[in-house]
Amino acid sequence: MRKPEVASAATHQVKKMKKGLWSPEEDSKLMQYMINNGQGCWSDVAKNAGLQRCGKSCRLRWINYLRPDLKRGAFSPQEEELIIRFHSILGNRWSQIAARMPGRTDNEIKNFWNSTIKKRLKKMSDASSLVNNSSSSPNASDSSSNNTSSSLDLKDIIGSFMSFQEQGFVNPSLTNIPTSNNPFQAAHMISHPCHDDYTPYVDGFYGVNTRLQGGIYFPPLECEEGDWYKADINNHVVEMNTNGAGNVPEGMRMEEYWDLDQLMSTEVPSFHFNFKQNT
DNA sequence: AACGGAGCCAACCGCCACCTG
DNA sequence: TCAGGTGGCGGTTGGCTCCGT
Repeated sequence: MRKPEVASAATHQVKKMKKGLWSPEEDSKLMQYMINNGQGCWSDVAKNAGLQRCGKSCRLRWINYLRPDLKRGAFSPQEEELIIRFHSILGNRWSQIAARMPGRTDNEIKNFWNSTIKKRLKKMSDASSLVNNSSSSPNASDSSSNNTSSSLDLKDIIGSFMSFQEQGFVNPSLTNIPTSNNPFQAAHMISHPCHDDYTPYVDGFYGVNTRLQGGIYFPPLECEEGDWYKADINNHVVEMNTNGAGNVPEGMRMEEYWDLDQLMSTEVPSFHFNFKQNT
């Protein structure tokens, strides 16, 4: 937080805008103005509400703090999971993530990601190296590997999974996570609307089709059995096999093609990731 | 009780896109 | 077409709070 910076108008020819923390008086002025007049040009809002703030500052204060529809309070486990899921698809597009989480602001989600989840990813990253080291060690036994994995909680595993996805590879240690601890097995997946019978695994991870390697594969929304699209690490469509069904323009992003809102509203995610094999 | 480090989070900054004249 | 204004966004900062020593 920043110290309130009060500019002395009397000592300046040009009125200097105030910066820093908002006082309760300022909040109530802005709130009152917004309730009475609604949102207009933000520089006018600042002027007409009698605030020595720039329009941008007013906008931010309203959006992040004063807006009546804000939820406030800690993120629920369900929200955490949603954020992780959305982030895996949308990346750092916080406003888009926030738009899909009513009552939450982009700033809030960004802060939460940067403080809590990122930390968790790092923790998991370290932990999975341990798994990797122990399993690749000539002396490592199956049971030791299993023990390490089972000490990791589900969220950590998901976090690590997403982290590795972002980096464009799969840490081989993850493929050693016993099935019982693997969050991406069938129990956590539902099938694509067109594909109730999708092949559920590839080396312990959920995949569309075991024949397809070397990218992230996902099924078209309207498709026939065996159709797939391949996306690069930025989720851009780079390759497709649609058996003549409606093609997706090359370079289109996955989230532009899929109806994310519909996708995320399902009780269980219908992602079908398939990762390139480590060489 | 005092201190210091870590974490949290409100708010700023800089950039970009869009609109308007 | 261009320039200036505005809004929106993601990255970053830095002050406050909490917690351990």
